[in-house]
Amino acid sequence: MKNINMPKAKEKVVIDATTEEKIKNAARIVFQHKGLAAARTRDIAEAADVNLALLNYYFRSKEKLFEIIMYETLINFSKGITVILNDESTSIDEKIALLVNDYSEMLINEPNIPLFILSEMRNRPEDLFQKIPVKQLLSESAAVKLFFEKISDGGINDENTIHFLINLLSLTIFPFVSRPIVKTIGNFDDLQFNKMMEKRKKLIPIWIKAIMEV
Amino acid sequence: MKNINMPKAKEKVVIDATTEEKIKNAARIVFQHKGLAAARTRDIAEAADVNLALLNYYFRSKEKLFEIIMYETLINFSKGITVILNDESTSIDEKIALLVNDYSEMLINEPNIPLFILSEMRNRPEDLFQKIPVKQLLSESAAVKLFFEKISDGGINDENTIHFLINLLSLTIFPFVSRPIVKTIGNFDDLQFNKMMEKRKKLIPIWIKAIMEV
DNA sequence: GTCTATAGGGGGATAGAC
DNA sequence: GTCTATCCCCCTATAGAC
Repeated sequence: MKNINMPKAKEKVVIDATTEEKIKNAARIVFQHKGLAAARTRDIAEAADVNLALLNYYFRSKEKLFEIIMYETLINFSKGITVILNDESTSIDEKIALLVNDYSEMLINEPNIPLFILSEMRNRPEDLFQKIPVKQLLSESAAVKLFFEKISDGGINDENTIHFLINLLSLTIFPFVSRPIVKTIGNFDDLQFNKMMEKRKKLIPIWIKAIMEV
Repeated sequence: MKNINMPKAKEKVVIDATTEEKIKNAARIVFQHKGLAAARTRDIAEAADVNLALLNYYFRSKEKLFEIIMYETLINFSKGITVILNDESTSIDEKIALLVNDYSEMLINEPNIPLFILSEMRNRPEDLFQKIPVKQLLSESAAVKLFFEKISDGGINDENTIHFLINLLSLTIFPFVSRPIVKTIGNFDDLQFNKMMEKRKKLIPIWIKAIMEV
């Protein structure tokens, strides 16, 4: 038994991705880039360097695979919020700065995510919100409630709070949604674009404060 | 000849849309709602109440029809800018207020347009910018140049000008792009959402001013 | 688990009658 | 110009060998 101490299949899995993971990673990229309708299972199989039939072996159908990717994307996108807002040791201003900072960081690395979520949501918002209840996630946490009450007396139901939220998300996310336009008008390459977004990390909290003091 | 004074075909055309126009109107709605990939020619034919074969008779292919719709959408979306900026009788602040006002108005009526443009642009920005040179359109006009130079010394190439532009577009357009989320979180129906957007018409110019004075 | 081969169906496009 | 019927390709999904 010469091979008894050789790495076994299970151990190799830890280093190289499993087939299932390779498919999911490829699917994430292709779906986020092209959207559900334009993405072909052949694209995903090719990107994953895996036989086409294996997609159905592991995930049964293109739609099922898509739902898993979308679910994970939404969870991943929203989990950062509660962590920051639940931290009792930071002030409101610090929380805002942290939110802008973390989301900018994420978006610089994965700029396609917002447009992916928003464009798939336009057709079936109910579906998506059933799978991940953003609203409950936001309003059920005591710390989150407290945060919004400090923004404005009426909490999350107050109109000012909604404007605050919209403005924060707009200034942080929209540049990435409109990235091709910004890059064209400003004549930026990726590096220059990202540098601008780095600068906005610090500017947006200041702007938000200025807006709130109007 | 009893019918000699009856409306002729040509005259009827003025009242009811021609077949070609019916197809284009239907295509505009379907494409803007679903995007190119998810839209089926059968959907468009049905929405236009027209035989499927007529799409190819008038427009040769789905792609050609799409390009016409996209082209018109982009032209329509950008033509408002130059008109406002070229008006020499208005101040900078007035121009900003007019821009926000006009775009909000348009978006309240047709909220799907930005997401339509942006989601189709993510795959082929070069294509689209070839067909309608947004950048030239913006920088060739003397009045437009003057506008951006008044925003900041360096004109449209100055970093502050870019931030100004991004912020203006973000605050005005992003709420419509994220409409399903805003409606869900705020528990708004269409009417309530539109009322919020009406209020933002007046608020955004004030906010923009506050931002620029930071 | 992974492959090849192919079934099955949907959707864009066209031929040809009217 | 408008219709019906149909073609044909592409893409998802599966059967079945290994």
